[in-house]
Amino acid sequence: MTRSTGQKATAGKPRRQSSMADRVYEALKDDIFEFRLIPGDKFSEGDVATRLSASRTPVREALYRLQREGHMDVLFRSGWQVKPLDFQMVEELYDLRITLERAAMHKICSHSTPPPILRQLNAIWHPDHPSERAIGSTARALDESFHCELVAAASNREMTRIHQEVTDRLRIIRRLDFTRADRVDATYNEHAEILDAISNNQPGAAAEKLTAHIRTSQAAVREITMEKIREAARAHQQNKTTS
Amino acid sequence: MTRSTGQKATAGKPRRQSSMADRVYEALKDDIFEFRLIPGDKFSEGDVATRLSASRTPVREALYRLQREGHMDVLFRSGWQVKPLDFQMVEELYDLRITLERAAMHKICSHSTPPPILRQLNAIWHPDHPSERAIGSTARALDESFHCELVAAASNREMTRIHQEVTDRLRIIRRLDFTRADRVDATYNEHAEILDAISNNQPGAAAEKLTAHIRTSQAAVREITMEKIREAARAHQQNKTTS
DNA sequence: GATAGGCAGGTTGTATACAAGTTGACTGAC
DNA sequence: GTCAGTCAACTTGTATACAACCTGCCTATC
Repeated sequence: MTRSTGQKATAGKPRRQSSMADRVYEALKDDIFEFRLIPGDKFSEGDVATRLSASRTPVREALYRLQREGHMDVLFRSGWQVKPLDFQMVEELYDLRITLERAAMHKICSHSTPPPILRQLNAIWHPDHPSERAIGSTARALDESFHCELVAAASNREMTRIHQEVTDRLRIIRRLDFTRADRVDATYNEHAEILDAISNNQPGAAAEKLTAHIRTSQAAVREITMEKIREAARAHQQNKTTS
Repeated sequence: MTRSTGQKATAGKPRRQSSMADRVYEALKDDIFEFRLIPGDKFSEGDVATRLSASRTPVREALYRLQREGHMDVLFRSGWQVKPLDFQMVEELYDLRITLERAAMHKICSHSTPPPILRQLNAIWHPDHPSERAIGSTARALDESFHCELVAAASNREMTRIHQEVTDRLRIIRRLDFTRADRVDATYNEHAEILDAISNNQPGAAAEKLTAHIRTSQAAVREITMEKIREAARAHQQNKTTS
């Protein structure tokens, strides 16, 4: 049976073997998300190729992919640059995210049967005891998963894909939202309320609660970001002068 | 003055000179949109390179770009394939389009001052005499422009970009919507009503009219598509056997 | 001292060579 | 006639060489 090696890349790791281009892509994306490459940094394809022991071809492929996803800028014959943080763009991405997730609420409630994922989400965000609540990076991952799963439950793959893209681009910002305990608590309460509204088939209420939830998170993150960026830039600068 | 060669690519043609990769990209996209390459067609990078007198490198770049945009599939070490028309996907894209354009209606009406583009759109879709109405491919282009301009008027670049991407992917389908005069007439009336609702600051009404308008167009196109595809496949097959 | 011009180094864009893997047809045995 | 195995041609993935062009420094001139 000569079945193809499988297109789907959802669960497990069905990748035939991560190609060089994929590895470079993941490495650069990590560098950006972990602030090892900070917005505004410039480098050439050759630099990356040397650093990651690859040739320029897969590096170029990875960089163009990152460019399409909004993480990099290409300066014509003058190297590449990590896209400077554009706060206007972040606001717009949040708006887009709200639009998509609101639409998902209405779609979910318009289905005849509630999606099975609701049970799992309720188990996570309606814990029997507060002690079961997650914290730190786990909470962040769970939060991201909550919103993505909700959109996915609306059963529109294109909408899910775009929402995933927005999520990826906002991750670098949203990761700052779970550094304070009160924010984690608020997230649990708000997620629970949203799930309740869906269970009661109140798409309007769910959409409103969701919007307020995202706006709150957005505001909380907004103020932390600037400070973090300044801090990273400072450490980065110091690193440069000492090396 | 050593100013950079300019990043913005809005007006005129500021492109330094279309690169080979761009040329290949445009050529392939045209081939797909004009049904010279029909869904399901397979070919290799080398084929394209020879046909367009380029090397494989820019061809690969163009193909990966088309893949990312949903027009092509890459078969692992087995060539490339024009993405088969996925009707489920088309439905989902229409839903996504409606979601984005509805959100744009509300955003536009929430602005304190109406966007200037409204005057131009009114001039086009509220002609003083029916004789000023466009027909055929001009009507199609105007229709596409109408919807894109409305979304752009909401002043969210990310939303505009995604909507543009959806528009690009649906174009191959939507172009079939202006082959009948009654459809053109309906489009004029419906666009006019939508503009009226916006002018009267009734975002809800505008959104409802817009949704109905798109759904009508969607239904009209749906039935034509199948026949067109069959026809193209027939001509294509005949072409193959005679050559 | 300031400015214009040229030159060297570096960068991306493109072409081509090579490696690894898939496909499909052909051949042989049963 | 059918099926399994082998092999050759073809395909993508990667590395590298070359070309066109941009940038910034350095020099010479005013």
